[in-house]
Amino acid sequence: MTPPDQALRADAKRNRDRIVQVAREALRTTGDVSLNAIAKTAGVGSGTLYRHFANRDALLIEVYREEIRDLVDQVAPLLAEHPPLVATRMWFEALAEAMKTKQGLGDALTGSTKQTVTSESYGPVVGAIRALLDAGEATGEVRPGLDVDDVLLLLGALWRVPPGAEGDEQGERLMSLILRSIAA
Amino acid sequence: MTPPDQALRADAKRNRDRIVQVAREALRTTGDVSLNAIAKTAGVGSGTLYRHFANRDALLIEVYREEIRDLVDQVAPLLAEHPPLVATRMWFEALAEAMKTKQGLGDALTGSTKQTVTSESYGPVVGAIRALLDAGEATGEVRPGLDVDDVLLLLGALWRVPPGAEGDEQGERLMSLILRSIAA
DNA sequence: ACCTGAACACCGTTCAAGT
DNA sequence: ACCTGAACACCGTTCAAGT
Repeated sequence: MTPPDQALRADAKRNRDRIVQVAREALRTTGDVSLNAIAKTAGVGSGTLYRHFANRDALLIEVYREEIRDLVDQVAPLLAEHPPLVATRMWFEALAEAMKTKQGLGDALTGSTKQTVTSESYGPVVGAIRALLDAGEATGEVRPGLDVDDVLLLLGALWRVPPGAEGDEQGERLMSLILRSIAA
Repeated sequence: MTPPDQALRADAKRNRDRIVQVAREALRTTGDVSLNAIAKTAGVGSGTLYRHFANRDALLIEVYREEIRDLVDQVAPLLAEHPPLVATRMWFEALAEAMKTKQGLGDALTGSTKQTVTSESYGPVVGAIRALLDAGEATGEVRPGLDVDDVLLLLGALWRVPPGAEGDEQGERLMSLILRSIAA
């Protein structure tokens, strides 16, 4: 696993960037792209891909790093402009929407690979949820003592709704159920 | 896809049973067993496995058919002996426990392969949940108008808790959250 | 220091050939 | 009617050989 920027030889950095770019492009349409295929499209040897990314999840995280950061950065402005529970609902919706398009990231976040992911994406997302819950606790809208991992696990239901016309309604119903469960 | 019992040639039935038995055995310890490996251990050609089971999910369903039936059959006695919400909690716990050991079945139940599964396992499980919710509705303990698929999707959180010592506590916390969300 | 790409040990799936 | 098992088109991953 090479770091994103620091101290990479020029060709190494170029390869790394190409891999991420190709992967991002490929993942936009479907989740099942082989790492070999990504390497080939990026014009690098498969070993090069593995030199930069220890496994599929590591590549996923890198591909979506900025999107996750943008999402997490939304928490503060949302909390500034809305009551905690409203901000929470809005952010949860944004998270669910993001996870539905970003193939495999949701599982990487909730899944057993949590360790690898920790500092990169899991951490920030957990931090975002924590901030929302704390704000709700402070105003008494959210029941105190909630575990962030519990909430994250529940939220998984949101990005597992089958896609389609009825999916939106189911998403809204689930959101209500989840909010009810965490409300004071 | 051959049916389980009817009108199978003797050797065909023998092969089918062997495959299911070997698969059940293998799945007891781990979820990642290849279909080829199952066929080999069962002493049949890989084509034979595919003749009997169109895909992995079909085999999974068959392997766990009886366990699912037993689970579903528990609903009536539970409802007879406990208040609806208590019965619901107990059955949800049993379901979660079953899904944690029965590798891959949970995803097959909630996942996108829902169609294939419908009549076999998804149907009965949904029926069981429906019965529990209806009983709770009748006594006013459960809020009316709940969607079974919504509840099933929420329950998914229960069998996604990472295994380990803290897993039990997280399971209990999640159960409370879910019950709170469906209570009147 | 980094890259290449053949090679390894697998997958799931198919299908000609057999009985 | 059913079975076999080689064969196909892939996987993820490794590692000698190169620059």
